[in-house]
Amino acid sequence: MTTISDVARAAGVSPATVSRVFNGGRVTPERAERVRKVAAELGFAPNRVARSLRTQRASVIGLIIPDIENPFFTSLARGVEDAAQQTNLSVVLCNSDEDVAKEQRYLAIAAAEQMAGVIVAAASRNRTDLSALSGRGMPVVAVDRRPRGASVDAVMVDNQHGGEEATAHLLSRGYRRIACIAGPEGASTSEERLAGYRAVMRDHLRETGGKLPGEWVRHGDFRVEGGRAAMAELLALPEPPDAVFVVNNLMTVGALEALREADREPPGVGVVSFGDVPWASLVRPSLSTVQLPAYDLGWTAAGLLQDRIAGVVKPLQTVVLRTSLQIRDSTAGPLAGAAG
Amino acid sequence: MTTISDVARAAGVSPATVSRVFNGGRVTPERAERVRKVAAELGFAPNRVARSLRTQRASVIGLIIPDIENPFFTSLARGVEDAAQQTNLSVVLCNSDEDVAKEQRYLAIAAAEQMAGVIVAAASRNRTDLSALSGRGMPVVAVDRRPRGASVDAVMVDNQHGGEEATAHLLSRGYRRIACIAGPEGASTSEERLAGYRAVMRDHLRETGGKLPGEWVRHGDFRVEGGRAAMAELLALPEPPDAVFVVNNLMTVGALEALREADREPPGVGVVSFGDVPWASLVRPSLSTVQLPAYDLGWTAAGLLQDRIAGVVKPLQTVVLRTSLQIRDSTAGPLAGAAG
DNA sequence: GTGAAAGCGCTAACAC
DNA sequence: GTGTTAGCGCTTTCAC
Repeated sequence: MTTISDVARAAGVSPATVSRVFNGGRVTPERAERVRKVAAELGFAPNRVARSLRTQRASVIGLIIPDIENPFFTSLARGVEDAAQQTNLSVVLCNSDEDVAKEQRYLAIAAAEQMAGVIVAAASRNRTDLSALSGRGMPVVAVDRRPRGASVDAVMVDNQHGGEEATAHLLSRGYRRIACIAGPEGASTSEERLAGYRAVMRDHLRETGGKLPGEWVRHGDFRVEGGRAAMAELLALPEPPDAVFVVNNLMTVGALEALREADREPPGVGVVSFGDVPWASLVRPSLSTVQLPAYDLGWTAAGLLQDRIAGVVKPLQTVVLRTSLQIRDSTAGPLAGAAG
Repeated sequence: MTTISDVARAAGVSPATVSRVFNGGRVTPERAERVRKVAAELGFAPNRVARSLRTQRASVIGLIIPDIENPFFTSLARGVEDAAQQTNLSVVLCNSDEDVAKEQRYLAIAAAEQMAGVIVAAASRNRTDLSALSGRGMPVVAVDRRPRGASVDAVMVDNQHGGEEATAHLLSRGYRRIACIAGPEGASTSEERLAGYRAVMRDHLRETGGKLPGEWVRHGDFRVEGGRAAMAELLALPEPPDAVFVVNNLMTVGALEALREADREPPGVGVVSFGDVPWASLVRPSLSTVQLPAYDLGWTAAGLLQDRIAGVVKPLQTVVLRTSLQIRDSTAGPLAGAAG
């Protein structure tokens, strides 16, 4: 490995000068030129580890997401990456697997590696602990999910609004027995979406004098299997629902599979997914969804983080991005599809 | 930040002892205990940057993939991650975006960060240059795609075999005008799959005295759009094909969309995809695919890399994993689906 | 504008 | 077993 002093010796200057050449210090043009030439010949690349140790900061940011196989998070990751690229930060992607312990390990690594900052989509609203990082003064931005009580910047989506919109849409299309497949208890995104559903359903049921049956709300694990199981349970009820609002994309896939197996396909049973299913274009009937701005979420979070890294002083802020309802065939109405 | 000497002072021992406690050196149990207790109280975490600088090696491996939004690569990444976890290596995921320049930047970062090793699914067979890394003695494993001339370990799939199997299957089901949507020229995976297709088609056509028409082979960009465009071109031919073998999953999605738009759905036009489409279960008709062992590919590559990192001396090796043909409805035969 | 020198936090010889 | 010491490659005062 060629070091800075190898280059210095070969160019007949001091290490300090070489360092200045590579970091924008004042050096006479011809010397700078000579140094650059020699460095190129020797194949010199500054050792970032040494630099980080010396400067006490790195040019790497960590991105911790709960599920790398979920297209929502990969799209978010792209947003982060593209934004980071602009300021020559590189992104280290860590997959916490919805596991708080694993997440904690990655947070510890981020601290130990002296990363410039961290963007985290928390595995749990209650149990994710960001204090170790923010306590050390490391910039942290929460994205998609904000752990309770964490004093960090955040970029969120308007989950409750999305949940309300989805539910109201199902009602407007004539569905009445509308169930909800929610995520794990404690996941803030799921809770908020569920709250939106509950709010609209209660309003509706109050008018008709009814009450929201507890069994209409099921909790899954955000994965395909959880969605399938929840849907199967719903279909097994004495009076199964005629529509379902599923709070994430993967569980929607599972729910659709369960519906297909039971031969009760949309729009006979209405389905709205919170978050787009990948390659939704291939799904038949096409799926009504609450669109999430995944890429923008990542992009915005990275911007916020970069400001903090650059030392911009401003109060903690939470940016909320809007969802939008995409109406397709899976909510055409209870009578549009089925014979009965 | 608490350093090793802070802990040493507080525990009344030398920094070396603290280091030994955290790295498995010989220390009397009671002292070790005291050090650990003090360290916990002070919230001490060893600074990995300093350690890396000192030991000249990191506990981080780089994984460079061409498309983070492709489920094949995320699944591969999971394999790498799970394997790495076993030896306490953390994985840094970098997305080269099928862009050789971007990839080169990440390779440079891997070198500058002194990563323990790198696993790379190369963006290009010809232009990806691994010599900078392997030249510095950094362990490198190529996965899925091996750059020409690189002296590195590799884990590959038997692409040619898969291409042959897919094509032979289409023939056996009665399809005759079988086209192929290949990837970018220069992508080794695509070339090998295409070679498999060509070999089987030539054998078949020789028997019937025919020749493989050049326009039956189209090149796409491995993305959805490329697949759609290629399929549209094929359908516009005077005598369009009655089946198509698509060399990657995303282009298959595009091809299916084009077929649907033209109202010529499988199995009337037979479709085999190389690589599973995510949530294939939702696609109707269900899709025949050449199954890729994505996760195993990652897992195996990580194993190979760890051996090299650990300094195991052995000749360069290439591990080839087998594909398997999954027959579903999209290749039921030219007469099974359509009226004509 | 340039060089000498100190030191970031850690580990690995080496002496005891 | 334990402490002392040197130094990984770099940046950054501080003199000049």
